[in-house]
Amino acid sequence: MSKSLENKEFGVKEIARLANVSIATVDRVLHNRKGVSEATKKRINDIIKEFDYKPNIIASRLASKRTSTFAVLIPSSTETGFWEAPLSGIDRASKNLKQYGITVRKFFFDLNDKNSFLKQVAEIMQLQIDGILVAPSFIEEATQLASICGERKIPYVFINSDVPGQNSVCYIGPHLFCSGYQAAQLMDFAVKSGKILVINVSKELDQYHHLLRKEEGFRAYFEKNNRKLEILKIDIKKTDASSIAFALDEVLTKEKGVEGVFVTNSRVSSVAHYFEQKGMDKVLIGYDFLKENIKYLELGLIQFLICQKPEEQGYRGIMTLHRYADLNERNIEDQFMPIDIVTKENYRFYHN
Amino acid sequence: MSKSLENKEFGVKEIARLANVSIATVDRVLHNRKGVSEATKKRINDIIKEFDYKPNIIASRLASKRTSTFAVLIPSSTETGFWEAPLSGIDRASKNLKQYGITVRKFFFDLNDKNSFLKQVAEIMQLQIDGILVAPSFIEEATQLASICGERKIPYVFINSDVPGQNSVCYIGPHLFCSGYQAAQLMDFAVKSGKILVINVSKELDQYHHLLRKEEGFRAYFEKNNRKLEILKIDIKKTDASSIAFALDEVLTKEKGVEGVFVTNSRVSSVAHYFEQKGMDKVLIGYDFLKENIKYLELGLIQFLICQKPEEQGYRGIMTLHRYADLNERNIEDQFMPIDIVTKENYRFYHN
DNA sequence: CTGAAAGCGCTTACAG
DNA sequence: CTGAAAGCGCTTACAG
Repeated sequence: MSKSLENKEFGVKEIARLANVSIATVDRVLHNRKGVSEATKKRINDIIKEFDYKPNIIASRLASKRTSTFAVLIPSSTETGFWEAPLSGIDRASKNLKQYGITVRKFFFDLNDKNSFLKQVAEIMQLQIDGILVAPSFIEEATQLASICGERKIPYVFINSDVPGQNSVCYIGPHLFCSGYQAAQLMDFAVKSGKILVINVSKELDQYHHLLRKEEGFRAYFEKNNRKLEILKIDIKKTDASSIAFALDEVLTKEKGVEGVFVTNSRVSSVAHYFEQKGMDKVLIGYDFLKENIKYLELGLIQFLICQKPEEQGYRGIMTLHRYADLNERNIEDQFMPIDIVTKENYRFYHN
Repeated sequence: MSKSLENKEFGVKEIARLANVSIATVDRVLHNRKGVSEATKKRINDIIKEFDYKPNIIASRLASKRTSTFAVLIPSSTETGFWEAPLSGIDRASKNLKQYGITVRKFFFDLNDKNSFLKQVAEIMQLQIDGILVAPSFIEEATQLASICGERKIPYVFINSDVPGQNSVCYIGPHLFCSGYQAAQLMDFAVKSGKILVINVSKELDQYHHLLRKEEGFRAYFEKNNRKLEILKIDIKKTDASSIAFALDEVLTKEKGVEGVFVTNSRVSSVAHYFEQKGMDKVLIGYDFLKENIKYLELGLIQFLICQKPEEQGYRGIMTLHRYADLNERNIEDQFMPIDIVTKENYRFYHN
């Protein structure tokens, strides 16, 4: 370690000296506060520009003791455990930002209960909040949240799935269509003949559901590449093992020659479990780096898992609010996560 | 934004008051400086423990104006452009750390000239340096560097390839064996019959070369899984297009039925170029997210690229030196990069 | 072995 | 519209 000697920083004091004003006036100009004559304002701004002055964030933070509070609204951890990863990314970010006086308050809703979402929104609105990170699982309710935020000028970031047409700071999550497209390519490599089965497992499967966008991408690949495979599909609106087994029994008895199965979300382990029970051997592709899924990957019952950095989604979500609310950045772009391909051979090195 | 009111920070001033000493003495204890009686030292430490005092890093940085300087020693950018990514990660880290007074000095050596490595080491040793980030491309020369650092107590981190048995802070880079193993699994999916050809392209191919560890992993997969495919191999010790074409002409004339080709480094684009010229259609797997490689991925001449976050390697390298030298962390573990699988369908979303 | 005082580069009342 | 002064929580000479 050594001391920084020479470049004795060019700061407010120096600007004040050059402009023949006090540092308080310099501070006013720096923060666009009123009460400064146009003349001195210009003089100061010219000096700032000439010397390319950059404020010392450390000193500024120390002096101001400014703090922000962000709210997080995501599903409570379900049996699949998917939401634990974003949550841990959120915690990592808030740990990093704590030293700058930034607080993160977490709120959870029930994925099976749209009302719980609204209830939590009401809770959040009681507080003094500088930004919201939200998983807009229910389109309509999320739209309501967006409009409240619009009125109150509270910035909000969407993670994991998007609600286009809203005025969010940005979206952070997978490009659903493309991730389905990627799944199809892998399927194409691994299956040389036979039929393909697409399975959507979700209690909330309306026509706008984001799982369907993955299915569209999946189908698009085969069309684009002129592959004439037959693609079947089923929607399973219950998530328990026996409902899934029942649905699979039905389709696999009726349809012979299914060689590849694509499950559009993390429920792929339930399907793997079924195949294990029945001693079936098919190419199985699904989503998410979850304990159960990795187990079946390891066993060779799942060939590929597509993962989209859920931890990082949470981390980036908070950091993005910080950039917007504290660092005053604007025009922040949507952040699409990579489409990671996880296999039996590389999962041990995967960074969630 | 709001002000943090209540918890008026518990700091050195408060500790000093409770211990009946001056804050200067508290500071001495905090930094393990000598010149404090055992009695007062204990008194102060007890208070620190009791109140779980955490120093305010911001204030500390502002007051001390402490700085560190790290040196980076990596190959200069070659025609493949591989080293641009680690370099940009290094720049990103040094930009982040600049506000804390940390300086990064960059030194480059020629991958075809071991002496240039040693020359740069000599340059670095002229300076006051608090740590070195080095790509140990030449085992023997890197070992020399390690022993010099040992004498001078300068910490060093290896990136991209490792020199085991040295006393480095840690290694940051791919697990070479496992990445070859992964390549083999993909090859196994994509090639159903025929022979496989492994190609090492490098001017420096001694028996310890790190490319060979990838080849070992590749072969291990087929053995472990009892695949009886025939695996051929060639080493090409010149990197120009015509040398590569000549070597490929030779092997592909002699050996018929080669269906899959595995190139153990980023030179895969040269092989793709050859196939393009000859109108050949094979499964081709290689390494690294480089412009030329992506071009052939896009064209369908390369099926899979394995990538190992070169940008992140550089970023983590600097951050790790910072953690060790400035934040006094110890027992820092090796950091293996994920084994990312990049395809025509997901490369647009890849985060290098 | 210990302490008083100045200072890091900003921000914030307060006074005029 | 503007400035003097105190203060953020530490570190650093310097003096004893």
